[in-house]
Amino acid sequence: MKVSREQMSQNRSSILTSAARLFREKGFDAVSVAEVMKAAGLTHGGFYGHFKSKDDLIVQAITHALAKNLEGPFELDSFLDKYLSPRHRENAAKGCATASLAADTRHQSLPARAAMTSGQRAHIDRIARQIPGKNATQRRRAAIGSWSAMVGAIILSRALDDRALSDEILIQTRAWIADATK
Amino acid sequence: MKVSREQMSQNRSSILTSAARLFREKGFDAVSVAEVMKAAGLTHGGFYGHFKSKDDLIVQAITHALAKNLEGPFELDSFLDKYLSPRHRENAAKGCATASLAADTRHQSLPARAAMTSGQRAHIDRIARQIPGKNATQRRRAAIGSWSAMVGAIILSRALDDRALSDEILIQTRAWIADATK
DNA sequence: TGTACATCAGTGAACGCGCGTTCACTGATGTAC
DNA sequence: TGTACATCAGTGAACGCGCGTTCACTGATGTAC
Repeated sequence: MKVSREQMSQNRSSILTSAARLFREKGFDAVSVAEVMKAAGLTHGGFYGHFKSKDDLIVQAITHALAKNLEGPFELDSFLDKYLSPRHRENAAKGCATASLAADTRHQSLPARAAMTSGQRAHIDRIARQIPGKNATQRRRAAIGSWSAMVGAIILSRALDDRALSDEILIQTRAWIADATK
Repeated sequence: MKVSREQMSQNRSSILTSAARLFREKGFDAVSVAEVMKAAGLTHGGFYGHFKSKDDLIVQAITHALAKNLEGPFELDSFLDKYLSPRHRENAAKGCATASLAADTRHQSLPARAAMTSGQRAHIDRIARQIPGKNATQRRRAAIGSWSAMVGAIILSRALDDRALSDEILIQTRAWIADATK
């Protein structure tokens, strides 16, 4: 049955939010269109009224999730604490989309990679503006280096089944970045 | 038709090598059992004479690929140059299994994650033995921090479709690690 | 404001397809004599 | 060393299943009067 324009807009938003959450949690391939629609409280057939294809949904979900990552104030020390924490490691579904989706994006369509690219560019620029450093060149280097380390550490810590080693990776990377940006 | 014991052993090895290559190139889910067997010069039905399941193959392939990464001499500067190079970025199939498979391993079985864990432990220990640093504690911190940065940088560089930004991530991370381990 | 009806968002059965896995069969291997 | 035959690695058709996607249908929306 038809729904109001406002309801339709809410439904689209709900599909996108569900997709962004499920993709981060399980990866693009492991989440079906039907699963996303069910999570949004709809049935699978209506999906194609909102998105051209699953691929299209992936592109929109990447853009949506990366944009959310940019919201709010940014301060390096508190960002590092939150980012390299067991809590973030265990909550991929609500966490940083780069850490949960960047590796997967390599195997996706060109538009998906383009969405990831512009998100990364914005994120690196943002860190570079806030990180300590003598000049813009040094700040950019520190921003990219520490960002790579943060993303790598979370990915490694999530791949392991040994809590102690996983914790150690987060703690040591945290300390190493703090030393290097001092 | 039956083949000699030696031929069978070669076939198993060929399946494993093909799988390790294809998984690194495309990810676990995007590679079918039939595709691996074809790459090994066999037909798909024979697969289950060598491996219990695709999951079992994944575990063996992770172990195989990570063990290969540990071969040969290790020296930080030359390792960094090779690791954070466009050549490595573009050759995931023959490159570091951690960079291409760690993120994917998060969604795999417990045995697969266990195989990744022991590989990471060995790799971190190896870097810690060779990296400059005043004492064992500092060397371990530098090993984990720089390893996270290397893995993160390659993953990010591979996810992007913009050559310039991708190159910049490799170059800046390379320089940042060199500065931090000095 | 009230009514008649065209529009169209959402439903759920159905499609073709590729997947992991199974199995009856084939024929070269390798052992028993 | 030579022969007969039991073994078993590899083949390829077939299976059940879940996927992305399509489509005829439903019934509430929202517009024309």
